[in-house]
Amino acid sequence: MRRRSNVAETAPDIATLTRPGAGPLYAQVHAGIIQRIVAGVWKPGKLLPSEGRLAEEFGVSQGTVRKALDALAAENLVLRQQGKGTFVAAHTPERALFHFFKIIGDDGSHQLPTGRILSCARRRPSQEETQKLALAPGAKVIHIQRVRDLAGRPAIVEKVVVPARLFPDLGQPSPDTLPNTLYKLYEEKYGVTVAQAIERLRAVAARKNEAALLNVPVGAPLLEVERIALTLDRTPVEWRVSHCDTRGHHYLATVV
Amino acid sequence: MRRRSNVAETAPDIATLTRPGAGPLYAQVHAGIIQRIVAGVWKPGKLLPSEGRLAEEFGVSQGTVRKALDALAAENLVLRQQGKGTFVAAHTPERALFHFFKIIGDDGSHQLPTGRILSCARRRPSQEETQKLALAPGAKVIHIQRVRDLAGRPAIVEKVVVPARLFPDLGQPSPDTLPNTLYKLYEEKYGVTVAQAIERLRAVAARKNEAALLNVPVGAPLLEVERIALTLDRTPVEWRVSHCDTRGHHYLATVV
DNA sequence: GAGTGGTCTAGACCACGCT
DNA sequence: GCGTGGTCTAGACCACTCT
Repeated sequence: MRRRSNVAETAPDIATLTRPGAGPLYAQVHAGIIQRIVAGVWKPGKLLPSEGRLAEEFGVSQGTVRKALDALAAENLVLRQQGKGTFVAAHTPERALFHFFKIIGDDGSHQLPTGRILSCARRRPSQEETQKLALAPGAKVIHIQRVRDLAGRPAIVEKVVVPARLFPDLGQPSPDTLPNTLYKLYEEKYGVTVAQAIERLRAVAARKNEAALLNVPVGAPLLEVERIALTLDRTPVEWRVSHCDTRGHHYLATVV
Repeated sequence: MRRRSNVAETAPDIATLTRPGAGPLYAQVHAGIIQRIVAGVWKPGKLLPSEGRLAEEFGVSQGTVRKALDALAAENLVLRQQGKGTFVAAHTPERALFHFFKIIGDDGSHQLPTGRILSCARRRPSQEETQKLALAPGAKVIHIQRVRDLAGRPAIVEKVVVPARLFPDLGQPSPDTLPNTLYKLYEEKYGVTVAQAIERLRAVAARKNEAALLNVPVGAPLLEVERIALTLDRTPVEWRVSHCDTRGHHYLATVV
């Protein structure tokens, strides 16, 4: 991986999962670490090799590894702890609450909603689902519907669609076995890590079934949150559309 | 600012706007640069001294200055350009469009809305305004109402409230002189730089005046975006509540 | 005390923008 | 050709965690 004449030639390249010559070394190390996580070499929650060992593996200096790890930490893909080491980020309930669930109480309180599954079925995707999830022709999807409570009241109606190929027996034997935080399940049972999501927000009028489930009048304003969840390598793995009753709650975003 | 025995003692501390001993050196340099921007030593759009000169000024190594500047660049407070230098971030139309305006067309198109001022008045703040803007007792505010068009159609009704102290003659002599991008005006005319904003989103029903202005029925769902804009030193300087017709548009957020 | 990440320095060379 | 930021290295010491 060495290119510059900056340094005496010592060890040959060992770690060649990454294509050499593709941009700065730290970027190659960054990509290489992600590749190894994707490949399952290092699993969520587990300790990475130390900076020094990674530097040896990649054939770069410790400072270059540090720059790559700092970037990964800024993206919430690894967690660095002085004195302990660097861990691959895992989907804990805390992460679900503070990173992936942006609806909080008007008093600022965070709370993870409890959930009730309405249905869970395997079926053919609609055209829209095929496009949103970049599905291959003939691929099937699993479709989950649930209602989630906030402050003890039904507040969110949610539709979750995932490719059946990645989650073969999701919701089996019974939909009631589905946990509240799906991403932890995706990660632990199916080895699929959700690393990022894109959300599109709109205000819509409650339709009949949403109104009934949320106990609001038909036509009441609901916050629609459409989310596409992406893996470490940016593959879409979940399409989720939530309709939220925002009386007493709101979606919090920060702009810089 | 030197503390470690790591290096030979050379120059005494010159730059003492920052309190010494407050955390890592790079954090002190980071804070020191922000302080100088706030103080008007370096103005938006202007070139900062080079890394080497800053290192001399602060009495640290170039690497430490680099770490501070990289952090500032990540926060969009400075702009780094290889071969040219480091510039203080300024509110260009592009920044307004891509950083501070998160509503885009359903086809992904960005466009800055045009605006029409409905009213601009100086008055006493409500209790809510006093709290949101952290106003001193007796302070006055300036209140602006406007309608903004997207795709040639009125789509956003907006209320903007700012402390009158900071913007003494805002909207004078005529409200029609107010530009479309207020933050550029705040920055250039009043020396107030908006660096960050916190937005809270809800779905609400259109009230009579909003419905009339947006040409929708009373009760139609609107996306309410409540924003508090903060300066470089985190002082709230603007409270803005927008009501958006999200047919054809949506609010885009990224979750990591 | 050993091992880890966190901070800081010093110096090299590269890539870019300008004149 | 010069000055700028961008990359990379090497090595020092500090702070923290665990045994």
